Amino acid sequence: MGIAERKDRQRTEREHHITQAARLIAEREGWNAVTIRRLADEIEYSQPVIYSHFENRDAIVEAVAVEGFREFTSEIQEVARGSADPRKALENAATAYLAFALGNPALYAAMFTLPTSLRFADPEKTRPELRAAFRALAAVVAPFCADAEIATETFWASLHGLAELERTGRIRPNVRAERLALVVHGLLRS
Amino acid sequence: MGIAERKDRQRTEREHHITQAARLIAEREGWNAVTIRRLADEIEYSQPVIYSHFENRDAIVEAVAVEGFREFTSEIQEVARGSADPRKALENAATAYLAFALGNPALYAAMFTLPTSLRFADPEKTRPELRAAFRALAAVVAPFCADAEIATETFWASLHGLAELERTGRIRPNVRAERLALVVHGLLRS
DNA sequence: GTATATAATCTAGCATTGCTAGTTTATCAA
DNA sequence: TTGATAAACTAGCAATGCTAGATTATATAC
Repeated sequence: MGIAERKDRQRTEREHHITQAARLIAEREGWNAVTIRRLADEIEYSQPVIYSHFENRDAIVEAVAVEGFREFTSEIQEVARGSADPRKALENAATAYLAFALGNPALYAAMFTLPTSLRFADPEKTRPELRAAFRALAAVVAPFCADAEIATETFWASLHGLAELERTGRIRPNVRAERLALVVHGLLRS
Repeated sequence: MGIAERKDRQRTEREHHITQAARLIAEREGWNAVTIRRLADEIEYSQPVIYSHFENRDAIVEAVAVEGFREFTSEIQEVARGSADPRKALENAATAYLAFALGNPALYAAMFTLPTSLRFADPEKTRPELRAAFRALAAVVAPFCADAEIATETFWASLHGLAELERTGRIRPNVRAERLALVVHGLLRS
């Protein structure tokens, strides 16, 4: 009897449906437009059904964020693999980071700026998707630095800052490449 | 007849009272606790009075942010003035930046992470307080770089990223100085 | 001093939000 | 077919940003 299995499958699909709707609406109209009522409408169920999948609204943002970390990781890995040498890998990863952040602003917001309970620093409680993302960045940074962890944290922070300040219109969009060059160059000499 | 002057003065005081209450509550309980009703209670007036001072809630956040930029500017200027040489000035400014951001998280959030209409990149519409803050940072960066504007944007972004990632528990707090050293060192060699 | 116009303020309420208690409907095993 | 369990829904609460309309205080004209 595959009844239980079918139910499980349908539940999983519905959960996916919720996060996809959330992500789509967020990317099109901003996270403020992602209300529980709106999501319920979208999946054609009543509001309490949403709460049978997620404890609260933040948990939905968090689910989208985790998906974002997965996609981010494979993009960085792919870019690194396709680069001729470690130096190019670092440059391309930096460029790809900004493209990812500014190309999927709502997804990136879920990952980094919206309040969630996602953490990195604690090795115990950090979700594997987040650790994998960190490792993907560390892989391109490591060849150039003695202490790869500190350098990766710094590299990540610089890219995050560039993405945030550019997204909010605080630095000029047309010299992005020059700023990236500065960050990459600075890291090379350490 | 100083009646109009007295009224003006009282209005200004009340406006200041509102922003101070907002800042205090935000710093103690987070920006979510800063509601219009709460502020009205605090200043002992009814809610619509708040709206006679600020168009909406965001405008209150913005007013706090502008105050933050003023304080930020003078802190950076002071640190720079008190440094023995340009190199030290750069290092101390970087350290002071993080201290400011993490020492006044709600203020910093108003300045950088909460949604406001404050912009930098547009030279026309940028408020003077924001330009002054940028200039204060540019002053410590300029001695080391050909293109000071790009270098300042990059420096600022790196510091902002470090502050944000540390604030949200995504990088380790106990190696802050090492990361700062990397950022400063990287900038020196450009 | 009193009446009147204006400015200042308040009361009351709307619409939207996240979330939930309590009820109804569908599903499955006996 | 029946009874128990699971699934879903209706309805509503409390909090929020914000505002229309009534009310009170204030200043000017007589």
